[in-house]
Amino acid sequence: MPELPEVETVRAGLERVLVGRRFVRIDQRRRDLRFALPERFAERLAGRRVESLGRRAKYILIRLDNGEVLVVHLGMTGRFSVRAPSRRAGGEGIVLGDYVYDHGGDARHDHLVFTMSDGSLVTYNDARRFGYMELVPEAEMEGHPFFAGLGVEPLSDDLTPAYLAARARGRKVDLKALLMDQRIVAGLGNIYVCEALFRAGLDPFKRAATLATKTGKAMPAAVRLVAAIKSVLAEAVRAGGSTLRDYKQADGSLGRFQNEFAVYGREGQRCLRRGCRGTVRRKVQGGRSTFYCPVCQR
DNA sequence: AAAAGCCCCTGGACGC
DNA sequence: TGCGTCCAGGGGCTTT
Repeated sequence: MPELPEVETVRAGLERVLVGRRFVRIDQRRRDLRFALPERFAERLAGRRVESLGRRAKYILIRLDNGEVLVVHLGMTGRFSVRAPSRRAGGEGIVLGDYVYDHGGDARHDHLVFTMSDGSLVTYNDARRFGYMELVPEAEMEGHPFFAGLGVEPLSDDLTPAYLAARARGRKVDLKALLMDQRIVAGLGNIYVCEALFRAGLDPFKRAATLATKTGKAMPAAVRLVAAIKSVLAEAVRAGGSTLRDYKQADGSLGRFQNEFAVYGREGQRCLRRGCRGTVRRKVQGGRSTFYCPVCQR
Protein backbone atom coordinates (compact mmCIF):
# COMPACT_ATOMS: atom_id res chain seq x y z
CA MET A 1 0.00 0.00 0.00
CA PRO A 2 2.03 2.76 1.27
CA GLU A 3 4.54 5.08 -0.26
CA LEU A 4 5.56 8.37 1.27
CA PRO A 5 2.18 10.14 0.91
CA GLU A 6 0.25 7.24 2.40
CA VAL A 7 2.72 6.80 5.25
CA GLU A 8 2.59 10.52 5.94
CA THR A 9 -1.21 10.40 5.99
CA VAL A 10 -1.20 7.53 8.46
CA ARG A 11 1.40 9.32 10.57
CA ALA A 12 -0.73 12.43 10.76
CA GLY A 13 -3.80 10.41 11.64
CA LEU A 14 -2.02 8.52 14.38
CA GLU A 15 -0.55 11.71 15.73
CA ARG A 16 -4.02 12.98 16.57
CA VAL A 17 -4.88 9.96 18.65
CA LEU A 18 -1.55 8.91 20.15
CA VAL A 19 0.33 11.99 21.27
CA GLY A 20 0.06 12.53 24.99
CA ARG A 21 -1.50 9.12 25.60
CA ARG A 22 0.13 6.15 27.21
CA PHE A 23 0.15 2.56 26.08
CA VAL A 24 -1.89 0.73 28.68
CA ARG A 25 -2.28 -2.73 27.22
CA ILE A 26 -0.59 -4.45 24.31
CA ASP A 27 -2.35 -7.42 22.84
CA GLN A 28 0.27 -9.14 20.73
CA ARG A 29 -1.11 -12.04 18.75
CA ARG A 30 1.98 -13.16 16.86
CA ARG A 31 5.66 -13.41 17.54
CA ASP A 32 6.54 -11.89 14.23
CA LEU A 33 5.38 -9.88 11.29
CA ARG A 34 8.00 -9.76 8.59
CA PHE A 35 10.61 -9.98 11.31
CA ALA A 36 10.31 -10.96 14.94
CA LEU A 37 8.67 -8.26 17.03
CA PRO A 38 10.94 -6.84 19.74
CA GLU A 39 11.72 -9.03 22.72
CA ARG A 40 9.33 -8.38 25.59
CA PHE A 41 7.52 -5.94 23.33
CA ALA A 42 4.43 -5.58 25.48
CA GLU A 43 6.34 -5.04 28.71
CA ARG A 44 8.63 -2.48 27.14
CA LEU A 45 5.78 -0.50 25.65
CA ALA A 46 3.36 -0.66 28.57
CA GLY A 47 3.17 2.59 30.51
CA ARG A 48 5.13 4.57 27.91
CA ARG A 49 3.75 7.92 26.87
CA VAL A 50 3.83 9.02 23.23
CA GLU A 51 5.73 12.28 22.82
CA SER A 52 5.50 12.86 19.09
CA LEU A 53 5.19 11.21 15.72
CA GLY A 54 7.62 11.58 12.88
CA ARG A 55 8.38 9.99 9.57
CA ARG A 56 11.55 9.07 7.73
CA ALA A 57 11.17 7.59 4.26
CA LYS A 58 8.39 5.02 4.62
CA TYR A 59 8.91 4.59 8.35
CA ILE A 60 6.58 5.98 11.00
CA LEU A 61 8.49 7.05 14.11
CA ILE A 62 6.58 6.99 17.37
CA ARG A 63 8.73 8.72 19.96
CA LEU A 64 8.25 7.52 23.52
CA ASP A 65 8.94 9.16 26.86
CA ASN A 66 11.84 6.83 27.65
CA GLY A 67 13.96 7.90 24.72
CA GLU A 68 13.02 4.95 22.58
CA VAL A 69 11.29 5.15 19.24
CA LEU A 70 8.71 2.68 18.05
CA VAL A 71 9.65 2.34 14.39
CA VAL A 72 6.91 1.05 12.12
CA HIS A 73 7.06 0.00 8.49
CA LEU A 74 3.74 -0.84 6.88
CA GLY A 75 5.09 -3.08 4.14
CA MET A 76 2.44 -3.58 1.48
CA THR A 77 -0.69 -4.13 3.52
CA GLY A 78 -0.01 -2.78 6.99
CA ARG A 79 -2.78 -0.58 8.35
CA PHE A 80 -3.69 1.10 11.55
CA SER A 81 -7.20 1.64 12.71
CA VAL A 82 -8.45 3.47 15.72
CA ARG A 83 -11.60 3.02 17.69
CA ALA A 84 -12.32 6.06 19.77
CA PRO A 85 -12.98 5.48 23.45
CA SER A 86 -16.64 6.26 23.54
CA ARG A 87 -18.60 6.43 20.41
CA ARG A 88 -22.32 6.09 20.41
CA ALA A 89 -23.85 3.48 18.15
CA GLY A 90 -21.18 0.97 18.95
CA GLY A 91 -18.17 3.07 18.07
CA GLU A 92 -17.59 3.07 14.36
CA GLY A 93 -14.15 4.55 14.76
CA ILE A 94 -11.88 7.00 13.09
CA VAL A 95 -10.51 6.81 9.61
CA LEU A 96 -6.78 6.82 9.16
CA GLY A 97 -5.38 7.16 5.71
CA ASP A 98 -7.12 4.62 3.61
CA TYR A 99 -8.13 2.72 6.61
CA VAL A 100 -11.45 2.46 8.37
CA TYR A 101 -11.66 1.01 11.83
CA ASP A 102 -13.95 -1.69 10.64
CA HIS A 103 -11.50 -2.66 7.95
CA GLY A 104 -14.13 -4.88 6.62
CA GLY A 105 -11.39 -7.39 6.45
CA ASP A 106 -10.12 -9.98 8.39
CA ALA A 107 -9.75 -9.83 12.08
CA ARG A 108 -7.44 -12.81 11.57
CA HIS A 109 -4.85 -10.28 10.45
CA ASP A 110 -5.26 -7.99 13.44
CA HIS A 111 -1.81 -8.78 14.80
CA LEU A 112 -1.55 -6.10 17.47
CA VAL A 113 -4.14 -4.22 19.47
CA PHE A 114 -2.93 -1.36 21.62
CA THR A 115 -5.16 0.03 24.34
CA MET A 116 -4.31 3.65 25.07
CA SER A 117 -4.76 5.54 28.31
CA ASP A 118 -7.82 7.38 27.02
CA GLY A 119 -9.48 4.07 26.27
CA SER A 120 -9.04 4.15 22.52
CA LEU A 121 -8.05 0.98 20.71
CA VAL A 122 -5.38 1.10 18.04
CA THR A 123 -5.23 -1.99 15.86
CA TYR A 124 -2.45 -3.00 13.50
CA ASN A 125 -3.69 -5.21 10.69
CA ASP A 126 -1.42 -6.65 8.02
CA ALA A 127 -2.60 -9.44 5.75
CA ARG A 128 0.70 -10.11 4.03
CA ARG A 129 2.88 -9.34 7.03
CA PHE A 130 5.51 -7.49 5.05
CA GLY A 131 5.35 -4.82 7.70
CA TYR A 132 7.56 -4.72 10.78
CA MET A 133 8.15 -2.88 14.02
CA GLU A 134 11.20 -2.26 16.12
CA LEU A 135 12.04 -0.37 19.29
CA VAL A 136 15.15 1.72 18.75
CA PRO A 137 16.76 4.16 21.19
CA GLU A 138 16.61 7.63 19.71
CA ALA A 139 20.38 7.98 19.98
CA GLU A 140 20.93 4.87 17.87
CA MET A 141 18.52 5.77 15.11
CA GLU A 142 21.02 7.28 12.75
CA GLY A 143 23.28 4.29 12.73
CA HIS A 144 20.51 1.72 12.75
CA PRO A 145 20.45 -0.54 9.67
CA PHE A 146 16.94 0.68 8.82
CA PHE A 147 18.17 4.23 8.39
CA ALA A 148 21.92 4.19 7.84
CA GLY A 149 21.86 3.87 4.07
CA LEU A 150 18.69 5.79 3.27
CA GLY A 151 18.75 8.48 0.64
CA VAL A 152 17.40 12.00 0.91
CA GLU A 153 13.85 12.97 1.79
CA PRO A 154 12.27 13.96 -1.52
CA LEU A 155 10.24 16.81 -0.06
CA SER A 156 13.23 18.34 1.67
CA ASP A 157 15.77 20.73 0.21
CA ASP A 158 18.24 17.85 0.15
CA LEU A 159 16.72 16.61 -3.08
CA THR A 160 18.14 18.82 -5.77
CA PRO A 161 18.96 18.28 -9.44
CA ALA A 162 22.63 18.40 -8.51
CA TYR A 163 22.21 15.67 -5.91
CA LEU A 164 20.23 13.42 -8.23
CA ALA A 165 22.67 13.93 -11.07
CA ALA A 166 25.61 13.13 -8.81
CA ARG A 167 23.98 9.92 -7.63
CA ALA A 168 22.96 8.93 -11.15
CA ARG A 169 26.32 9.56 -12.72
CA GLY A 170 27.87 6.42 -14.13
CA ARG A 171 25.01 4.20 -13.05
CA LYS A 172 23.94 1.50 -15.45
CA VAL A 173 20.44 1.13 -14.09
CA ASP A 174 17.48 2.72 -15.79
CA LEU A 175 15.62 5.73 -14.45
CA LYS A 176 12.83 3.67 -12.91
CA ALA A 177 15.26 1.55 -10.91
CA LEU A 178 17.20 4.60 -9.77
CA LEU A 179 14.09 6.21 -8.32
CA MET A 180 12.88 2.98 -6.73
CA ASP A 181 16.19 2.69 -4.88
CA GLN A 182 15.61 3.91 -1.33
CA ARG A 183 19.33 4.62 -0.96
CA ILE A 184 19.02 7.44 -3.48
CA VAL A 185 15.62 8.99 -2.78
CA ALA A 186 13.75 7.63 0.22
CA GLY A 187 9.99 7.23 0.12
CA LEU A 188 9.12 6.77 -3.51
CA GLY A 189 7.49 3.54 -4.65
CA ASN A 190 6.00 2.12 -7.79
CA ILE A 191 3.07 4.52 -8.13
CA TYR A 192 4.85 7.80 -7.56
CA VAL A 193 7.89 6.82 -9.59
CA CYS A 194 5.63 6.12 -12.57
CA GLU A 195 3.75 9.36 -12.04
CA ALA A 196 6.88 11.46 -11.56
CA LEU A 197 8.52 10.08 -14.69
CA PHE A 198 5.37 10.86 -16.63
CA ARG A 199 5.27 14.42 -15.34
CA ALA A 200 8.89 14.90 -16.25
CA GLY A 201 8.30 13.44 -19.71
CA LEU A 202 11.04 10.86 -19.18
CA ASP A 203 11.21 7.30 -20.45
CA PRO A 204 11.43 4.92 -17.46
CA PHE A 205 13.73 2.62 -19.45
CA LYS A 206 16.28 5.28 -20.20
CA ARG A 207 19.59 5.03 -18.42
CA ALA A 208 19.84 6.93 -15.16
CA ALA A 209 23.27 8.19 -16.11
CA THR A 210 21.65 10.44 -18.73
CA LEU A 211 20.59 12.74 -15.89
CA ALA A 212 24.19 13.86 -15.55
CA THR A 213 26.79 15.39 -17.80
CA LYS A 214 30.18 13.73 -18.07
CA THR A 215 31.36 15.80 -15.16
CA GLY A 216 28.34 14.94 -13.06
CA LYS A 217 26.40 18.17 -13.45
CA ALA A 218 22.62 18.14 -13.73
CA MET A 219 21.09 17.83 -17.18
CA PRO A 220 17.75 19.55 -17.83
CA ALA A 221 16.08 16.17 -17.38
CA ALA A 222 17.29 16.07 -13.78
CA VAL A 223 15.77 19.48 -13.15
CA ARG A 224 12.43 18.37 -14.56
CA LEU A 225 12.53 15.10 -12.67
CA VAL A 226 13.21 16.67 -9.29
CA ALA A 227 10.39 19.16 -9.83
CA ALA A 228 8.08 16.32 -10.87
CA ILE A 229 8.93 14.21 -7.83
CA LYS A 230 8.28 17.06 -5.45
CA SER A 231 5.05 18.16 -7.07
CA VAL A 232 3.51 14.73 -7.32
CA LEU A 233 4.38 13.86 -3.73
CA ALA A 234 3.23 17.18 -2.33
CA GLU A 235 -0.08 16.92 -4.17
CA ALA A 236 -0.54 13.35 -3.03
CA VAL A 237 0.14 14.24 0.59
CA ARG A 238 -2.41 17.03 0.34
CA ALA A 239 -4.92 14.57 -1.09
CA GLY A 240 -4.38 12.17 1.81
CA GLY A 241 -2.49 9.69 -0.33
CA SER A 242 -3.90 7.15 -2.74
CA THR A 243 -6.38 4.44 -1.93
CA LEU A 244 -6.44 1.46 -4.20
CA ARG A 245 -8.27 -1.76 -3.87
CA ASP A 246 -9.05 -1.31 -0.19
CA TYR A 247 -11.56 1.36 -0.91
CA LYS A 248 -14.56 0.31 1.09
CA GLN A 249 -17.24 2.73 2.20
CA ALA A 250 -16.60 6.09 0.73
CA ASP A 251 -15.37 8.48 3.33
CA GLY A 252 -14.11 11.98 2.82
CA SER A 253 -10.96 11.41 4.76
CA LEU A 254 -9.78 8.50 2.63
CA GLY A 255 -7.04 9.09 0.11
CA ARG A 256 -8.07 10.82 -3.08
CA PHE A 257 -4.94 10.92 -5.16
CA GLN A 258 -5.83 7.74 -7.06
CA ASN A 259 -8.21 9.95 -9.01
CA GLU A 260 -5.26 11.98 -10.21
CA PHE A 261 -3.16 9.17 -11.64
CA ALA A 262 -1.99 10.00 -15.13
CA VAL A 263 -0.48 6.62 -15.93
CA TYR A 264 -0.55 4.27 -12.96
CA GLY A 265 -3.19 1.60 -13.54
CA ARG A 266 -4.26 3.19 -16.82
CA GLU A 267 -2.92 0.62 -19.26
CA GLY A 268 -4.62 0.88 -22.63
CA GLN A 269 -6.15 4.28 -21.93
CA ARG A 270 -5.39 7.53 -23.66
CA CYS A 271 -2.48 9.59 -22.46
CA LEU A 272 -3.79 12.57 -20.52
CA ARG A 273 -1.18 15.02 -21.69
CA ARG A 274 -2.76 17.76 -23.74
CA GLY A 275 -2.36 17.09 -27.41
CA CYS A 276 -0.74 13.68 -26.95
CA ARG A 277 -2.29 10.87 -28.97
CA GLY A 278 -0.43 8.17 -27.10
CA THR A 279 -1.80 5.20 -25.19
CA VAL A 280 -0.57 4.26 -21.73
CA ARG A 281 1.41 1.05 -21.73
CA ARG A 282 2.38 -1.39 -18.99
CA LYS A 283 5.70 -3.19 -19.03
CA VAL A 284 7.30 -5.31 -16.35
CA GLN A 285 10.52 -3.74 -15.24
CA GLY A 286 12.59 -5.11 -12.41
CA GLY A 287 9.72 -7.43 -11.55
CA ARG A 288 7.20 -4.62 -11.19
CA SER A 289 4.75 -2.98 -13.54
CA THR A 290 5.79 0.26 -15.13
CA PHE A 291 3.07 2.44 -16.60
CA TYR A 292 4.12 5.07 -19.10
CA CYS A 293 3.22 6.86 -22.29
CA PRO A 294 5.62 5.80 -25.02
CA VAL A 295 4.82 8.91 -27.03
CA CYS A 296 5.56 11.68 -24.59
CA GLN A 297 8.05 10.00 -22.28
CA ARG A 298 11.39 10.01 -24.04
C1' DA B 1 30.36 -2.61 -5.94
C1' DA B 2 26.50 -2.92 -8.70
C1' DA B 3 22.80 -5.30 -10.91
C1' DA B 4 19.52 -9.04 -11.48
C1' DG B 5 16.63 -12.73 -9.53
C1' DC B 6 14.22 -14.92 -6.06
C1' DC B 7 11.73 -14.83 -1.98
C1' DC B 8 8.62 -13.56 1.82
C1' DC B 9 2.85 -13.75 2.45
C1' DT B 10 -2.17 -13.46 1.56
C1' DG B 11 -6.14 -12.14 -1.05
C1' DG B 12 -8.67 -10.57 -4.97
C1' DA B 13 -9.73 -10.66 -9.89
C1' DC B 14 -10.20 -13.32 -13.77
C1' DG B 15 -10.54 -17.35 -17.06
C1' DC B 16 -12.19 -21.91 -17.57
C1' DT C 1 -18.70 -23.41 -7.17
C1' DG C 2 -14.09 -24.63 -7.58
C1' DC C 3 -9.46 -24.38 -9.25
C1' DG C 4 -5.41 -22.44 -11.39
C1' DT C 5 -2.96 -18.25 -12.74
C1' DC C 6 -1.62 -13.68 -12.33
C1' DC C 7 -1.16 -9.51 -9.90
C1' DA C 8 -0.49 -6.26 -5.86
C1' DG C 9 1.51 0.22 -3.15
C1' DG C 10 7.13 -3.34 0.35
C1' DG C 11 12.18 -4.62 0.45
C1' DG C 12 15.77 -8.11 2.05
C1' DC C 13 18.86 -11.63 0.68
C1' DT C 14 21.66 -14.20 -2.56
C1' DT C 15 23.92 -14.81 -6.67
C1' DT C 16 26.41 -13.17 -10.62
